[in-house]
Amino acid sequence: MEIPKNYNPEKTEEKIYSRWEKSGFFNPDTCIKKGKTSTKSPHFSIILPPPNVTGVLHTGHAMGITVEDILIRFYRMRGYRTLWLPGTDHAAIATQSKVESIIQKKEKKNRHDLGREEFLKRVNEFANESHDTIVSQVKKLGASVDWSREAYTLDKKRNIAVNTAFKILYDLGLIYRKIRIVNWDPKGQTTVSDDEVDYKEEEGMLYTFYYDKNFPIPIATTRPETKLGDTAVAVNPKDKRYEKYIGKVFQVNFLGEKLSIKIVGDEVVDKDFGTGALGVTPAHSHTDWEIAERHDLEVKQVINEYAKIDIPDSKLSNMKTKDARNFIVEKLKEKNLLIKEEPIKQSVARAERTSGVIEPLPKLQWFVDVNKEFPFPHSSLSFVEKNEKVTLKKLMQLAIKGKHITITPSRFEKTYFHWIDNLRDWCISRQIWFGHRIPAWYKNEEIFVGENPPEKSGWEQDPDTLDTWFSSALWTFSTLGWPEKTEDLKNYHPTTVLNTGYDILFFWVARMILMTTTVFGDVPFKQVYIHGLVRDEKGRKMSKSLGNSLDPIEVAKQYGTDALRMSLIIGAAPGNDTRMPESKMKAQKHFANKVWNASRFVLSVLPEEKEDLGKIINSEISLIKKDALCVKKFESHIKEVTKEIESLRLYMAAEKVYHYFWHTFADVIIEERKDRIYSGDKEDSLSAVSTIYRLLTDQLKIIHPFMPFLTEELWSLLPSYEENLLIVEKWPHNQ
RNA sequence: GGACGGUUAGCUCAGUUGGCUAGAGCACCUCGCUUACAUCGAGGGGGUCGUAGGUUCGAGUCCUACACCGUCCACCA
Repeated sequence: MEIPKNYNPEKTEEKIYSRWEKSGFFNPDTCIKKGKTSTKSPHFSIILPPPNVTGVLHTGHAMGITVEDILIRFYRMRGYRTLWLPGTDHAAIATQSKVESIIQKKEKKNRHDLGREEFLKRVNEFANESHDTIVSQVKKLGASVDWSREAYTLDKKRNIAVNTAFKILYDLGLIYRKIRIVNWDPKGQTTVSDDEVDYKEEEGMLYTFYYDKNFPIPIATTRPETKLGDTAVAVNPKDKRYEKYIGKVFQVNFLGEKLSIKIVGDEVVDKDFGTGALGVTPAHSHTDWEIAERHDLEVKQVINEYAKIDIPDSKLSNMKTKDARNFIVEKLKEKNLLIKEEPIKQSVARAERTSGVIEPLPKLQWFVDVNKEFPFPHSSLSFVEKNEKVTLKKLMQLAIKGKHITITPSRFEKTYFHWIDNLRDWCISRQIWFGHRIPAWYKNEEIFVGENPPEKSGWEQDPDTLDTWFSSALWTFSTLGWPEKTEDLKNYHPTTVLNTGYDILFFWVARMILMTTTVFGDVPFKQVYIHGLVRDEKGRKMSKSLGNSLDPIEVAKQYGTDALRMSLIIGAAPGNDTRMPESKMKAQKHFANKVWNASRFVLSVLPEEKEDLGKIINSEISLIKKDALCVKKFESHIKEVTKEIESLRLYMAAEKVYHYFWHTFADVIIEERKDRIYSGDKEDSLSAVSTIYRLLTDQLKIIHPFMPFLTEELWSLLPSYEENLLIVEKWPHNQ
């Protein structure tokens, strides 16, 4: 048999993947049917974090997929009932704004020009294309996901799940509709949640001024234009300078606009910042909104959804905020009301998807109440009893505190708790079209929540859609068929491991815990494995704008998928960022070739004589002492690797597997036996060959999760091969 | 302002509960195309483990402070 001198991933990978697909072993049902596992075996399940249908996969996805595939293949070989369920995420705002900008560029039209129906058609076309690309990329990476169970966050079944979950939360009183201050993105023309806002330090100007000559307290602000909406001035109650004014109301004339300003005392005001007096603009600042709630102040909106001044009968009306600011500053100067102008660093809030500057506005929206106490509706959760009073925040805390879910590495637990402590109600309604339409109907003053309106006519559905994370939060159980009571839910939920980058710990992990415990009555997963971000050679975050992003598919083509996978894993401790220099991928490509050639050598020294060959294949040769010892030492290597994977130290396992194969097996064990193999002493020779054959085959098994293509291909070259795929071989020395 | 992470060979990083004469890959130097592999083999140089203290028989590993780099959260109007 002629085996080429070098390993050729390009010729191998596609062939091997379709062999796996045909075998059906990605699907646990097939594994059960074919006796590779049984209904009594413990389950091991992972839900693939669904990639956004906004384009293509990046290295971060490749990292996640590699981690998950290693675990899945490992546990599958160990005889677990193993399910890895794939899917994609509609990613509401991200996808819609992407398609909007494409259409804008190509056709100079916006979504309103097209209309809701036509626009959604376009977005769906784009999403479909993107989906197909993603699927082929996931396959290229070698992911052994069960395609027969594939899901989409915006498909019919998931829509039912979303509507059901919404109703459950609404009935529990955890979802409410109210006018509250929200993060408004004037560019995307929608609200966004607190977590979708990015803050960036920018140079600003702090202006100190008086509203008018008769007002006793100077105030400081970076946004003079919002001061048109002031209804109070807040001072620290302990501030001797202003004590005497607290409770008084002043009628002021602020550059021609009439304001009624009440002086209130509030602890949040810092005596030492600015003048120690804060002009309260309830409608256009989160902090001020909260002050207003505490003191029952009037809310006066002066900026509209287009970030323009909106005051009836005012000369400022329809002015952009920036222009209004300049205008006001000029006027203050003219009237001698401006005391000071000083440059200051301030953090500017921008929407993460559109980078529009966030304008806080009061709006009628849907929210999830994270602090409201409610009787817990399930009896299935080990750490909360049925009807026990809890809050969503508390549920999220208890799950981690009680170790019902563990996070690896554990230091992220602190970050998680800190986030919960600062969590405010979650605004879930979006004014975009692409997404799950809110299952709420209105008629006059009435609200009805449900998938369909009550029979009587005249009900109008809410035009808004839900935050994309609402549907993602249901992902572990919606993918398994909920709200139907399916076998899959019984068999594979809670999922075993959730793998993700730390950048979406809050967006996703926390909300899954919130949603799954409350709506489904279970934890979504047992363990969270947090991987680091992949950076470029210089340690920079990979991004499109920097042009330094690495296309994992290109890398896979150049070095082979197996080499890419090894490069992603080695040196990447959980939660730590990792770099991907060329040299690393090259080294792993060489390793693949090393495995290839060592295997080639072992195969070349196998005896031609059938009986001897049979004995070697079945490990029936009695080994001489030296060889037996060698095998024994090797077994402890297997144990080590097994333990590392079980403990989620994949980087360690990968390194050990690499090092042992090359520097112990190839450099020492094989080399030491060459003379014996060619010596002519048959017994000695057979013992030597049998040893290296055994070590090779077992090593193909333990390397398989890391380098599945290479090892599966080599496996098929073994004399014992009779269509018995490596993917379902028994893990060696499995306890 | 709060929290977290990093600081170990030229580069990228390991070093799990303190015992290591401090490791790997790449790079570098010398030799070798030996019938698995030159995508290789044999050998070699190179580190006071960020700084300053402390605990200990013993510290890269634990404690305290500081410095620099990075990240997250909050936010001052």
